Amino acid sequence: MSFKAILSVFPLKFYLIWDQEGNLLKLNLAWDFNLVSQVIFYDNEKAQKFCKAFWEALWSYWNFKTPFINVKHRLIGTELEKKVLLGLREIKIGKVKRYKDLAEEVGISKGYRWIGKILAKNPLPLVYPCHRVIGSKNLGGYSQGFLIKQFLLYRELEIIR
DNA sequence: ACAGGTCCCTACC
DNA sequence: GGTAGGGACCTGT
Repeated sequence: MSFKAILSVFPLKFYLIWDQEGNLLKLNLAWDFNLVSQVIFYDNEKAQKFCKAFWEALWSYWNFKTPFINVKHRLIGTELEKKVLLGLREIKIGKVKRYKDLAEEVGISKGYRWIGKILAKNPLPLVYPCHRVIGSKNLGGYSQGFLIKQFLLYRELEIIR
C-alpha cells in the first residue's frame, strides 16, 4: 500500500511516494515553470498531512536552513550502500565531493565507479543530496537530469557569495 | 558474468 | 596543453 502526491515549487516539481506509516519511499524531480507553488495532485485525504510535513522539510532546505530535505523516510539497500548515502548528508551547502573521495571514505579507494552506480539509483535525491557529488574532470551525471543538477548546485553556490 | 552518474594514463594534434 | 580512447577497479544482482 503506497500513496502518491505531486508538489510544485518553482522551478521544480516533486513526485512523492510514501507508505502507510508516512515514510517517504521515493522522490523524483522534474522542471515545472508554473510560478505558483502548490500541491497539484494527491490521491487521498490523508495525503494532506504527509504533504504538509514534506513541504516544511522542503522549505527548510530551499532556504538553506538544513543541508538536505529532512523528512521521515525508509531507505532500502545494503549496509555499504546506506553508508555511502548517509555520508552525503555531511557535505555542506556550497561544497562538493568527488566520486573518488566518497570511495576513499568508505574504504574502497578504487571503487569509485561503483559509487556512481549507487548514486544513480538513489531513490531519495535531496533527502540524500547526491547532486553534490561530481567527477574529477566534470560535473558527472544525475539521475534526475543533468540540468537539474546544475541548477541545484548553482543555487547552492549562489547563496555562499 | 556484467553493469555503472569514474579515473587516469597514453597518444595524438 | 587540450582531448579522445581504452583499460582497470569495486559491489550487488
